[in-house]
Amino acid sequence: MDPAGEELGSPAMRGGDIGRKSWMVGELDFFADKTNLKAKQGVDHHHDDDDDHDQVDKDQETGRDHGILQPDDHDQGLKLELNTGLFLTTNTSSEKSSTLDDGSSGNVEDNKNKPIPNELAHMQSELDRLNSENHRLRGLLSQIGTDYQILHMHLSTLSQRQHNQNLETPESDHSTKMNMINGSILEENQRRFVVGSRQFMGIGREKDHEVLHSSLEGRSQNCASGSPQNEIVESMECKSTIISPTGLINNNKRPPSDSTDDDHHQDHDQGRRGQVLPGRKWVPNKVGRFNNGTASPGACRENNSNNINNDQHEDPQASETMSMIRKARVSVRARSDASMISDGCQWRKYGQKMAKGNPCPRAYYRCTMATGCPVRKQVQRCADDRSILTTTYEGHHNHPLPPAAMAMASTTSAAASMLLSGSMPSGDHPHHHHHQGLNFLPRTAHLPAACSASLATLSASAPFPTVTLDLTRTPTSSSDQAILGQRPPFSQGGDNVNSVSLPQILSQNVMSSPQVFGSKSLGLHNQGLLLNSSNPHDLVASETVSAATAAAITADPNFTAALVAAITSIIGNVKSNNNNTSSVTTRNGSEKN
DNA sequence: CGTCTTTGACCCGCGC
DNA sequence: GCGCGGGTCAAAGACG
Repeated sequence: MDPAGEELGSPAMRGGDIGRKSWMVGELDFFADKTNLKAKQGVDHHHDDDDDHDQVDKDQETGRDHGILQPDDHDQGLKLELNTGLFLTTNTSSEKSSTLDDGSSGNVEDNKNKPIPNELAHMQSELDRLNSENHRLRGLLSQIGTDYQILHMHLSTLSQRQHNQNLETPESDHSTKMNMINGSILEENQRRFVVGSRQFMGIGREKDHEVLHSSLEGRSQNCASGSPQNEIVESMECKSTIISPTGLINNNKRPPSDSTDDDHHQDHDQGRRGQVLPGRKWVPNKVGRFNNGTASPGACRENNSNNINNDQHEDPQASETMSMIRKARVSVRARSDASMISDGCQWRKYGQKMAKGNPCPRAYYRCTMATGCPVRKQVQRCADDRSILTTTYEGHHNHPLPPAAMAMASTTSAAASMLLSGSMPSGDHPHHHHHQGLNFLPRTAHLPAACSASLATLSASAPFPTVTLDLTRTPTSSSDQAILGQRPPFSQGGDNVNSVSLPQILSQNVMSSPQVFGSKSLGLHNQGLLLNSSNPHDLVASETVSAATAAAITADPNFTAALVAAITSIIGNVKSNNNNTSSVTTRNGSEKN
C-alpha cells in the first residue's frame, strides 16, 4: 500500500482513494477482535440493554469508519455476518431463532421466567459456536493460502518452462500459447478471487495480508522490470515482449530505457498526487500507436501488420490471437447521471466526437496513472435512453492499480478470456460474423444462454470484439441468478471461502468504500438482496437480486464499476467451466450446437 | 503557472 | 479515387 496515497485529493483520484481504503478495510482482523464480536452479539440480543448502547455507538462509528454495514440495518443477522466477514449465519429471523433454540430445550415460558440466564446461555453458546466457526475458517484460510502458493509455484514453473520452449522454438504450437494465455487469465482471476474473498472476510493476520499484498504488487511491478516471476500473471500482458523483440506490439512494457526506477517513482508520485506532475505529459500516441495495439483501429491494423512483418518467428495465428486480446473491448452500460463512472483510475480527456446516429457526443479518455499507459475508454450516453451511460474500455494497464481500478481493469482480461475461448483464431475471424449490435454470440462463445441474452453480450462486430455488460437490465430470472451464483471453477469441494458471489461482491464493496457505499448498502440489503443460506456450501446458489437492488446498484456509478468487474470475472469463469461445449447463443436464449 | 478541457484539424481504414 | 466515419492530435482557452 502506498502510504502517500492519502494525499490524493483531486476528483480524478477519488476512485483510487476509495480503492486504497478498501485495502485498509481488508486488513481488519475481525476474527482477532473478540470484543468486537461480543459487542455485535450484544447488539444482536440486547437491543434494550442500555449498557450496550455505548458499545453499539462505538460499533456504529467503527462501521462508518471502515465501511461496514451499519447496525441500523434492520437485518441484524446480516450485520453479524459482515462483521465476521462471512455469510455464516442466516439473516432470517426464523432461521436465527432456530439456531438459537438448538442449544436449549426449555420452552417459551421458561425463557420468560428466566430471561437473563437463558440469554446468557444463548450468548455463550453462540459465542462458542462462532469461535469454533472462527477456528475452522482460519484453518480453511490457511489451507487455501497454502494451496495457492503451491499452485502459483507450479504455474510459475510451467510458465517458465513454456517460456523457454517458446524461445527455443519460435514457431511453437498455438494451442500451447493459448493455454498460457488462458492460464494467466485464470490465474489472475483466481488470485483476485482469493484476495478478494480474503479482503472481504477481513480475516487472516495483517502480516499475512501484507505479505500477500506486497507479493501481488511486487509481481505487478516486477513485470515492468522483466522479472521471470511475473510470467504467470503477466504472461498475457508481457507476451508481446516474447513474441516481438522489436517491441512493436509491446503493450504493457515500456521500453527498457523507460523502465528505470526513477520512472517507477514518478509513476507512483503521479498516482499519489492525483495529477500529472509538472513537465510530464502524455506520451504522444505516435509512439503509443506503435507501442501498443490499442489505439485507433488504423493503428491496430497497422500495428498488427508491423508486428507480423517484423517478426518472422511469429506464429500468425498466435499473432492474430494476441491482436484480438489487445483489441478486445469491454463495454459497460449502466444508468448514471455522472459524466462517467468512477473506476479507480485516473483519466484524461483527449477528445470528443459526435458519433453518427447518436446526438450525444462520445468522449475519449486515456489513463494517466502512468506514462504511456495504453488504456483508453470511451464514454457515451445512449441515444435511446440518455440516462444510460456506455463506457467502453480498451487495453491493459502497464502499471499497478489501486484495488478499485484493478477490479475494473480485470474486465479486459476477462473479455479476452471470453473472446478467446475455443478456436477463434482458426481462420474464422470474428470480423466475418458481422452481427453488429446484436446479442449474437460467435460460435466460440460458451456463455450460458441466459447469461448472454441478458447480463452480458458478446458482440463480434468489426473491428473489435466487444463484451457488453448491461447493468441497466435486472437479472431477475432464475437462470440469471444461476449465472450470477455460479461457483468459480477453482472453488473446490465444500470450501467456498474463496468463491465469490454477487452478494459477497456487493458487501465487499460496501465495506470497501464507506464514503460512497456506506449508506447505500442499507438500501441494498433492504431492497431485496437476499442472503438466505444457513449452509455456507449452498451460499452461492441461493442468492437473488431484486429489481430494486439492481436499481440501487446501477444508480451508483462507483458501485457499478466494481460490480461489473466482478460479474465479468464470474462470467469468465463460467466460460471456463463450459469450455468443453461449443454453441451459438441467440438473443432469445436458444442455443444451437 | 501548471493542468485540464475543448475543439477544429488531421490521419487512417473502409465502403462504394 | 473519393467520401465518410472513427479516432487522435495539439493549440488555445478555462480553471484552480
